[in-house]
Amino acid sequence: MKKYTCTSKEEKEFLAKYDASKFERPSVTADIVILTTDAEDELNILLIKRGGFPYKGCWAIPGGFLNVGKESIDEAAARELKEETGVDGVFLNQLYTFGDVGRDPRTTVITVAYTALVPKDMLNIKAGDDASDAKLFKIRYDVTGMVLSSGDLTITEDDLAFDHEEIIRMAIKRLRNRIDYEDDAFSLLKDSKSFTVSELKKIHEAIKNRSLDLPNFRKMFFREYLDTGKVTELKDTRPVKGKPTKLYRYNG
Amino acid sequence: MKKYTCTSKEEKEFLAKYDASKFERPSVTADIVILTTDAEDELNILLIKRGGFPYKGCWAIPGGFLNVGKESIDEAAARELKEETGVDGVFLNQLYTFGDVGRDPRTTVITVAYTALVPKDMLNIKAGDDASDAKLFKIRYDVTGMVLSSGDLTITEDDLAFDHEEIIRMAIKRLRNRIDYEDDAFSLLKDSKSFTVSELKKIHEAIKNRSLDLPNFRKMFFREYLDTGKVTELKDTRPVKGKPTKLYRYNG
DNA sequence: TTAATAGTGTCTGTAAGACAATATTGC
DNA sequence: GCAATATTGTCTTACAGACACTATTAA
Repeated sequence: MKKYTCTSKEEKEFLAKYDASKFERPSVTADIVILTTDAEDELNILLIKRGGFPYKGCWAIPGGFLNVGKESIDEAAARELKEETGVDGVFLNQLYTFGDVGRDPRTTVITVAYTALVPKDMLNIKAGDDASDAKLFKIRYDVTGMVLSSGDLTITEDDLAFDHEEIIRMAIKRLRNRIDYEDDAFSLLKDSKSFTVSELKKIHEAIKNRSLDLPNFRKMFFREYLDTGKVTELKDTRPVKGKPTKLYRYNG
Repeated sequence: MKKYTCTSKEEKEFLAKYDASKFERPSVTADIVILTTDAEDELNILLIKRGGFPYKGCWAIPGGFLNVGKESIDEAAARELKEETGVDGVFLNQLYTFGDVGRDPRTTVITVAYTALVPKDMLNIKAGDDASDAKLFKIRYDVTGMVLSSGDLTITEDDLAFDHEEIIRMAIKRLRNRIDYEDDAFSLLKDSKSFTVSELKKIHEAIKNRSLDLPNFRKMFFREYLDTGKVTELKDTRPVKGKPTKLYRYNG
């Protein structure tokens, strides 16, 4: 963004006298849909259990109020991500802004939602100030829609706070669309230094919630990533159960 | 969104005592990139000339502050669109939210940007309270990038207020991506009741800023719109310079 | 040898794009 | 007939998906 420069004394006086409180203002939060994949290569989401009103005891995506004047809305999202998970410097994509009247019973709250993709090993989950618990939930689907479960605990959309179910749905939908033409999937690799085609395929499968054909996935991988230089073939191989597999590195 | 119901006396007391002013709050605006096509079938954008500080005399996309508690952010965008153009009930798509520190020299302003596609005949352009002028600008490109012109007046990105050049760029980029898989183009038809394939093609050409092959466009049109039932073939034809052309109706 | 995983090759259908050819109108 | 526009058809290339097949390792 270009730097704004005051051009006149008249304008300097205007800005000095500007009363920022003359318009009523809403609260603004940055909330984050934090997604990862688990040991079974299924998509998981980080939710916190609300310790205070409103929606006390409900599960919510992490987030918090913008420190007005001290940080941008993007920085607020990054700060919240770090506070909740210790994670810094990962993929954080702005999703959508939610501003319906009455979506928060306290006062008008505008929420700018973000999506973060974080490998599970990087997550150091802490329950923040206003949370009594924080857990990863496996995201599955049945006839009624999305089913979130963490071990024995299974929650429905009624257990989600505010309009967070809508936010989660939108995040997953957007991610599914992006995965075919953006490089989002690489953010979920366990080892950022090297990966196999099968490992990348499992991430795509988790996000799309369906199994993919390995030969066809390889063709796409070569065309979109190797031939374009986005990915480099390494000389090493990784010993697995069967034939050892070639390793690649994402030049992100 | 589901309705929130207070479940306990304790919570009712909490909400009654909640002090909404304990966190500092930013201003929030809804700004709109209003696009149309002109008589030469080229893409145009509505800009207003700022009558007051900051960026006095610069051109900006229309917008305004959220009426906190009285309207959602979507409704604020629709209200601003109506105030500036008299237009109601058209395509309004949320684009992105801008919240960098210092993007407005007065105070922290979070701007939720929208894109509106409006046929030129529907536009009844008025310069609002804080605007000294309002004009449609033709959007063209040269080696330096985007060039905006209205008759003899040509402006550069330095004549645009705030970070509005970035917002405009993003709106056009998003629209170009959407045009191939969403029904946005139909919003720009001069006559919503009937149109010809050539007319629709001209809208696609204006948005993509390149000419398209009519036979190939027809194939896409039949496959994506007619065969899917999104568009109905009418019995009438429209007399034009050469062979009369079939009319279609969008069942939007 | 068998199980398991990696990796190659082939076939089909769909779609994009270039472009030739035909059709129907007004003048 | 000619200009202008609409409309149909053909050819090539690219890509997605299904699936048969081969390769290499550990046990």
